[in-house]
Amino acid sequence: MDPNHDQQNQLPSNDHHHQQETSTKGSSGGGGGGSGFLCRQSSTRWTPTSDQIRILKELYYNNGVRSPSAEQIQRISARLRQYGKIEGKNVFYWFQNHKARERQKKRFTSDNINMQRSPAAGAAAALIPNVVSSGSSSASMLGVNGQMGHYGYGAVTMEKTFRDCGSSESISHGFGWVGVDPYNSSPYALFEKRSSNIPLDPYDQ
Amino acid sequence: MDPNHDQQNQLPSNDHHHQQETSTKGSSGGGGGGSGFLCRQSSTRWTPTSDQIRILKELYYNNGVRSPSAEQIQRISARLRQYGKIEGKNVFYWFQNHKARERQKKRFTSDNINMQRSPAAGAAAALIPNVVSSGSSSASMLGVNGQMGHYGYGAVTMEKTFRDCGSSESISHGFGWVGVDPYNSSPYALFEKRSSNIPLDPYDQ
DNA sequence: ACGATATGAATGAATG
DNA sequence: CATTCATTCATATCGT
Repeated sequence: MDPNHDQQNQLPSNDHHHQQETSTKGSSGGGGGGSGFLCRQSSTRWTPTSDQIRILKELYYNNGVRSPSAEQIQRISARLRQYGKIEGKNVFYWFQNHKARERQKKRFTSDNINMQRSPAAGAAAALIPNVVSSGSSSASMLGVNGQMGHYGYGAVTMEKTFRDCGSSESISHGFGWVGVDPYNSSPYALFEKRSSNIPLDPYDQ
Repeated sequence: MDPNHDQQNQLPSNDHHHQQETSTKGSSGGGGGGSGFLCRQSSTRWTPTSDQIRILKELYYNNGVRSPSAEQIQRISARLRQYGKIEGKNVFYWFQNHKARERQKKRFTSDNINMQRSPAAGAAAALIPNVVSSGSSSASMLGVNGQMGHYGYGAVTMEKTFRDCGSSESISHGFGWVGVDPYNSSPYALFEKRSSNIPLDPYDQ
């Protein structure tokens, strides 16, 4: 029967996914200490709960969030943490994957014809000019907002090696970087810090 | 032989991932005159026909196609459609799986120190990189595609998953085996705690 | 009818 | 952002 052993904390619901993690190390990823036993099979892989997925999709489709910024990722993960263990990178990857797969599926399904502005996503694709003020995000963008869809290729896509910069520059809003890319504000910067408790988005379904 | 009756019918391919649950096997929909028990597995899961499989393997082994690009997938699926219902994703998954399983199988077949082919492996798949340099079809990929000996695994030989049981931060991957690029740009790693001047708030979980 | 195996599908994680 | 790898689930198929 339903070997449903979710360590997260959410009812089984109709989740038809694989949720396993017998880990006894429930202590939140700490992993490190805790049990002195063999630490094998910790599932390593984040297994989103139904609620988490639901919210993520909410954000994706209803709010048009596709590539959340570091700050957004933090907030999102913080909020999702209510429903189970989750880290910032999980949120990051989730959006990346979701977007990529959606695109990809479309790609080898009906690519030929040039795609117009066909949302096809089946949801609202709000394209709001976005408020750049990331610092004082506050309650500006809530509601719908989202990352504007900058579809249209042509993106420079350069980012590659820049690891050994060493020039500790404020990641905060490194807009003054080089000026090459507008929205290249650190693709994946530090979304694992989770410093202060930023007021989560008010909207709560 | 060929237990294939005549599947591949054009049923409302309500593919849509996810399955299980209220199996749609109900068939009906004209299943053959009503009472017929003949309800075909009209649903979930594409069941390739012999011809389709043959061609796929052809491409795989003879042409060295392992990870067809979107365009190739389209062409392939279009070609295979002659032999039965098929969608782009089916082709995509087929190659993904085939490659993955072959590698997986290979990992166990020749792991250890024994480098010799053991026929006893059972269903060991042929691993002969026969490069036929298909000269057919325009295509642009042929020619190259060789298997290029990238078989360098095995060495480590982990029995199952030896995921590190350390903290889920930092390291992460970084296997010690040589060969790969010394530099790796992990999305979060490195950045994760890039405490340049930020408050730095290490692991909390 | 099961149990085992083969394989399609899905997705988290990672790399380039 | 595109591609790829690894894992895991679900189911089809076959064997006993």
